[in-house]
Amino acid sequence: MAEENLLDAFWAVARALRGRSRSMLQPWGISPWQSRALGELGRHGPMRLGVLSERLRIAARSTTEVVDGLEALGLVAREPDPGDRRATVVSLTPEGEQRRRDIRAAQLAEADEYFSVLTPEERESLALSLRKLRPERGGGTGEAPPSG
Amino acid sequence: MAEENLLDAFWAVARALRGRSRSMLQPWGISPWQSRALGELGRHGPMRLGVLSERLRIAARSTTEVVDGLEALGLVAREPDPGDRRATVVSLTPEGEQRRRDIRAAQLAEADEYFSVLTPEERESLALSLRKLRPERGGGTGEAPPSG
DNA sequence: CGCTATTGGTGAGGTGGCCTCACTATGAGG
DNA sequence: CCTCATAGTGAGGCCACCTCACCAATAGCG
Repeated sequence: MAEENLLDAFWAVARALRGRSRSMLQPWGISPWQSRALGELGRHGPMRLGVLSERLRIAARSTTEVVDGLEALGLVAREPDPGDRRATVVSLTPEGEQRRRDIRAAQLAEADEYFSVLTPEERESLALSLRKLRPERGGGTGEAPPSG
Repeated sequence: MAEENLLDAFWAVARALRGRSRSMLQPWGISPWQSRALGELGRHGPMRLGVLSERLRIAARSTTEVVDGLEALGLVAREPDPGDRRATVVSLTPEGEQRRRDIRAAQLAEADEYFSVLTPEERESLALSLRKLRPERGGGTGEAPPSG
């Protein structure tokens, strides 16, 4: 039954974390996917829409919508790829960069508060175990955002 | 930055776990919400639709649909509440009970395999930390299970 | 007992986020 | 030139959730 509790406990915590993340994003009017796109662009710099699709692991068409939203908010900009005129490169605007930092900071603060019930040693060991569980397929940090 | 890794690692693991859970449910043609409803009914016995809504933390109307699906599969049955003729009580059929057990077993097997990269001590400590993080049932931010 | 407000469930219809398909523009190869 | 592949997007669909309106039943009041 230890495994059962492990599984259930995991879901409970994931759910709580997701709820926090979502309500944290709310005031900015940014969807989880948009937030994730900001993160990818911040981490890896400007990239083609297609590349962003792969990193987000969503259909190309959906990436168009995510980027549309961010562009409407003035957080990213589309530019033609100089090397291939079919392609479009998305990059963070200065506002987007700032927003990304703000969101990241808020996320970390949230997480910090949430995980603060654990001792530093517990957090350490938790992080270690989680990393061990994550031999995910190569290529990316594939974190799943809240679906909503 | 340890916190950052903790947060990201958590989501990565949650994502992997969700994917497994989903594909495990697939062959049965059961959605995550339906699975969750089966679990609630199994744990707490027959209950009104409204109560099930609260437990699942979804709108009453959505519960109707979840139960519709399960009823169509023959896994639950609706009966009038003897004490209040407005209300409807949902209960597991014998098939539903069996299905619930099968699903549960499959889930545990999946989780067992997934967590098997950890040593027993690591699992122990992970479960402990998770339980410490687990929010109290009932109050606050209702959140969704793995969606889809 | 009528009268009204409330409650449980559901029909109707809306929305958001994801998808696939078809299309245009561009690029690569003969 | 022609042909096939590729990048992005318009069009449209689906699914799971929602809110609102509604009916039947209940609860409370005089």
